[in-house]
Amino acid sequence: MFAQERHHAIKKIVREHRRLSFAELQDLVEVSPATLRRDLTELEKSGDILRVHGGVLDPAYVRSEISFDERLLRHSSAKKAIAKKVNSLIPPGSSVYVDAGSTCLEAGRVLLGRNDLRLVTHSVALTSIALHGQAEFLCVGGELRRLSGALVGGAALGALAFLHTDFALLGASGMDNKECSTTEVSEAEIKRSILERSQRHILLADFSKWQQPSTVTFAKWPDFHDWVTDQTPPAKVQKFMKAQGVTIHSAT
Amino acid sequence: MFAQERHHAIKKIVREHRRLSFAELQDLVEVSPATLRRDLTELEKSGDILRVHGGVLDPAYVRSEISFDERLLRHSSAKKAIAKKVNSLIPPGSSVYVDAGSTCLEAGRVLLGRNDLRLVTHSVALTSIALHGQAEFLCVGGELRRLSGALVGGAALGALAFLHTDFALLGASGMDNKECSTTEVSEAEIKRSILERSQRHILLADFSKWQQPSTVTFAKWPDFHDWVTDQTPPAKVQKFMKAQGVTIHSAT
DNA sequence: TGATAGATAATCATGATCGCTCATTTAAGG
DNA sequence: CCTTAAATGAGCGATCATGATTATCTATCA
Repeated sequence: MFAQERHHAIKKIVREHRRLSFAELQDLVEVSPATLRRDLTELEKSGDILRVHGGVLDPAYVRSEISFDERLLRHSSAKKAIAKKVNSLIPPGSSVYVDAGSTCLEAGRVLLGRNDLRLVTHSVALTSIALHGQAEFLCVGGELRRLSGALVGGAALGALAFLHTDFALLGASGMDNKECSTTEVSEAEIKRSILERSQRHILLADFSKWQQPSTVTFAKWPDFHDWVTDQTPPAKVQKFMKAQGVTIHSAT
Repeated sequence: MFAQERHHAIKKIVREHRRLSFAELQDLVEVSPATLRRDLTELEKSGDILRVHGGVLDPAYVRSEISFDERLLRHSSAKKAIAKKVNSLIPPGSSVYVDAGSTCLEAGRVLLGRNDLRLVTHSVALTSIALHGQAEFLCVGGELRRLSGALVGGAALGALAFLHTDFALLGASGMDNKECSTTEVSEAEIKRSILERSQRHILLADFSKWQQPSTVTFAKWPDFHDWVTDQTPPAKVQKFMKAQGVTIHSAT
């Protein structure tokens, strides 16, 4: 049996069994443990299977079980730094739209502690946290998109049409030297609508997303006034942003 | 069972039970106490569960419910029974409006497990839980009222104006032989609007609220088609409800 | 406040699993 | 027939997961 055949066979077996111990898998694929391990590391790298200590899981199955990742509530240091920086950019008395997504959530968390702001969001996670915050708070309704924990769709867009804020804090799943992008059409629609209905547009994104464009474009660079990032970008990028009219704020 | 599977299972169990003693959890996850504790410390670190001396809590609940231990735990068995009864009244394919409040939250929690329903609410707590549910889900936006964890105000009423559901599940803080009442004007406005925009009106309230009228009236008895309660009311009350056209469903 | 039972954390031993390295086999091409 | 490169299998030390044991801590009640 050739390597490719084996890979195929393993994928199929894992899909069918949903979970197998290493020994079980070895019984089905007659090959030495060493080779099987090698195969598994490859298949894991390509995302076809999910390895755990002692066995293998079907990733599709695991994902369906955890629709929305509560790791969203985890705060990385980069996100915390960005959040702190953003906070210093928002003057008292402002109204601020906070996008869904983990980076914006962290920023929202900080802003919620102030009592001189008015926040608006369509993020379920932020609304949850807002119960214990100080700021005035408005949640835009919509259909629940479980994958991102956001309220989206026509209802959300309709509600946005009546709103207006001083600041918009937007996240992005990827950026390159052309534009900012996200994973989903409905998310992109909301982002565009937010941009239309706010004065100053601030992008919140750690630098690791640079040159990692995502599926759907929601804005060109000149659409933004500011970009808050975790680390200072290279001189080349800085120059580019200056030309586009974007002010860079590095959080470090 | 692999470690990750266990983590997964534990998360799910905690979400479903909201609170468990260590022993209860150990019965459900068959593993030595030492390993279970290790799992719990990990899950706590990632924010998936909340540990307390002697047991485990669902953090989503603690965050969302106001005065968690007091209100939620006191009548929890009554609320669970009511929720179960309500579930049996809702046929597949229905759209259901779920009011804010702890009794309705419990009912919403049960309904969320079904994949043949469309739910609508203005409750932050329910929306939070909905991230892990099955049903289609729409959240009505509005200003956050922290005391009750509800989204209220003009924005909410405006959004409601475009909606229509088959069922309305409403809670009440108090009832007497005249009417049903709640604590706050903005809540009452929403409730009235929900009544206008749904077909069949079901009141969810344990019997302890009988003869305990609250501040703001939001409905007279004939406005309701059904009343789901935890214990069978006295014959006198039953007769009264029959005269008003309200069907009583006792959960016991 | 202090005692006590139960709960928790820390430590250790054990067995299983993992990834690395190296020798061997296999296949392809000159 | 030989060379070379890729794939494979075996061995080995390192790592990880687990359960038992012990010590520490915490809530509760007197």
